[in-house]
Amino acid sequence: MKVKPTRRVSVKDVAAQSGVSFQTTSKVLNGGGSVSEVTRARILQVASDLGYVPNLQARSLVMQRTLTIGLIAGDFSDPNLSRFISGAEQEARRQGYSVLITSVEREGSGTEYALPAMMERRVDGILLAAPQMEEDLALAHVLDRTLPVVSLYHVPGEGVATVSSDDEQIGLLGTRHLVRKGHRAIAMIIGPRGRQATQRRLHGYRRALEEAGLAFAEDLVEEGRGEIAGAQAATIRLFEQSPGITAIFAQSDTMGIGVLSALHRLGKPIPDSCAVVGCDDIDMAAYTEPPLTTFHVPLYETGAEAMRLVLNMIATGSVTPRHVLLPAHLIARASSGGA
Amino acid sequence: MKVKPTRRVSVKDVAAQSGVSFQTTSKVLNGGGSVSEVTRARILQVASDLGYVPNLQARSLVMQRTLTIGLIAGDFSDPNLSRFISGAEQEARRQGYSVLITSVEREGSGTEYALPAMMERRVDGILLAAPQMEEDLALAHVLDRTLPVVSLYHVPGEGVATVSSDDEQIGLLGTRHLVRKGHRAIAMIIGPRGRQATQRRLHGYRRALEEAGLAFAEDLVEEGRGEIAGAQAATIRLFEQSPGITAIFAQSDTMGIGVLSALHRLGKPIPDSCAVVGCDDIDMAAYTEPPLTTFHVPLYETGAEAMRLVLNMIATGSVTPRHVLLPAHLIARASSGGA
DNA sequence: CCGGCTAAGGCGAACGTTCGCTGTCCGCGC
DNA sequence: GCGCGGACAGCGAACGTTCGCCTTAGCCGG
Repeated sequence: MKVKPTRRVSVKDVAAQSGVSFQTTSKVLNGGGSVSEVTRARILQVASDLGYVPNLQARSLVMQRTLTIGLIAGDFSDPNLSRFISGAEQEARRQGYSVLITSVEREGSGTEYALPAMMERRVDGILLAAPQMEEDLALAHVLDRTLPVVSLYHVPGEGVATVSSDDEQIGLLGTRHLVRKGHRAIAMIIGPRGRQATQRRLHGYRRALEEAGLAFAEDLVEEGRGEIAGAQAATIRLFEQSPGITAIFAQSDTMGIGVLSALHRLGKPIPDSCAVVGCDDIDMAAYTEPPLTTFHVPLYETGAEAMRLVLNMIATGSVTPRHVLLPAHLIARASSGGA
Repeated sequence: MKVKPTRRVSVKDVAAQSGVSFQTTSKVLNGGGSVSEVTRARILQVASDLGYVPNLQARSLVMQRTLTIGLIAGDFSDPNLSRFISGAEQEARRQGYSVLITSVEREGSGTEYALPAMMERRVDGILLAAPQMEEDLALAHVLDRTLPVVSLYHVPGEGVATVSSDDEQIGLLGTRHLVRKGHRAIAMIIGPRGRQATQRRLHGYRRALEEAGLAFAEDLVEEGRGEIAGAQAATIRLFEQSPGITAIFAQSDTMGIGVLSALHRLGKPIPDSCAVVGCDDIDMAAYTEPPLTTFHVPLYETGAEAMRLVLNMIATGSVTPRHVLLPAHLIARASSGGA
């Protein structure tokens, strides 16, 4: 319950106190121009005494850049996303940028709300981490704006740069790992079918099967909806359809945990009766019962790289979209019989 | 690789096209003033044709508010934090505000970097979600600034509003639950000792012990450092010191999972040989082996409430710090013998 | 026919910066 | 002793808004 703000101190206040024009003060505060050592010192002193804090809003107005990157996410409560954010924010900070976040709730609300919000605030670039916008065609107009955009996910029209992990390789290597362990009936639990990542991993899985001379069967693919419960149900369905399954490759650790839980319920020993492979390398994967074989997906690095990319586009003014693929590597644990 | 931005369209451009002064255009775009229906329509038409997007930077300058809330977090990769962020962001968006994020890496870097960054950008208020700032005294100067601040954690000096869950109650109810199950040697695995939340939960634990006529013993309290591995090690230590333990209350689900994993390793059946209670209600808790008894902590609601509080402080100009406690409730599962 | 009211819109100033140009003074070389 | 260049500082304009006040015209009543 205290008195109202005694209005913020501006460069003019500092100038008045130091007996110079406010423009000279500005020069000093930015290091530019030629100002005598003594007045420079005096001004700096006064600025610090008065607790001067520059107003980035005003500066942005004249400089025509906000030193801010917008981050549009699907759902902030996704723990995988949070590793991405962490990397992106840190890289931004390192380069003197701030991050403005917004999430898109419903399908399509991105172009209705998130995008305008970012444009009004004149962000210098955008990071897109909203899978539900993969098919959002209206999004294509962002690309017209000549605003640097980097996405984690596929975006319609070849105008947006992307950074992601090598999903096909994940599908390939994970399946190969299971083949090498002697499995011949390998199922896959997938995320939402519409997603590119899902399809690419599925493609890697099929390639590995072919390599090994194994037939691909639709029966061996079930949707786990990216959730524990979904994967649990999917596992049950799998065994109903094909009791002979001896290995399950889940497209995420979250779903992998659902698989483990279903197998416990079915009384199938892991990995002897059924091996399990997950993906993402969440912290918990090393501590499940048994520890879950998974892929380390460099989510933190993906965030940092995406931010680096967008900042680089801003710095160079280039709008040529690049597509970066970050490698993932297998971490073999007990759930698939170890290394 | 396309041509450079054809400079953004401003209210003046719209005005020129419509043959009115830019101030009139401004009136129309804000709904204010008295403008004839026909010119209003014409202006709106031109604005939409030209793809006019208002510049919030400029508006902020004159309005003296940015419609932005700063969120200072400890570590974005913390999954619990992400639920908080999700709630906060959504509430902000609902009220027309945006969220600007930054994290504090090292102890103390908050006042060095995060705070100035927020002040330069003239956020209207701040949400503090950085436990490592609990003892940051320099932080107290924020409170002088008459900037509305709401924190998730304790902040030195009684100037900052807080929103948190009722930690003492959690400690109390969780321990009571175990007492009621017949346990008399109940250990607790705690987070960092310096934290208020840790101490409050510990206090609740002690109260419940007293109630039950059980002695409190330092031996029964071990630090788990908030990590799975840390809790695992802490569990081992506990049994070395006091082999008679029959129940462990971990201050977080993450640590609870470490406890489960250690008990498996020690060959102790859960809950028959040792019961386990966690806290937070992370998704995975329902799917551990056995399912983990835990407290549902309303993290999403906490974020929303904190945001509501700070926005309310902004709206009313009040700086009286309130302290909101959100209730948590027990979810009894197999790890403690169920309900 | 005139005074005054209202509706419609213009105008200037302000918000807090940056930037480039103009002035002033001083010292120095020829 | 004169002019020239460099160091220092001031000044005006611009960035894109909002806001309050002023001007103009048209209308109505007396």
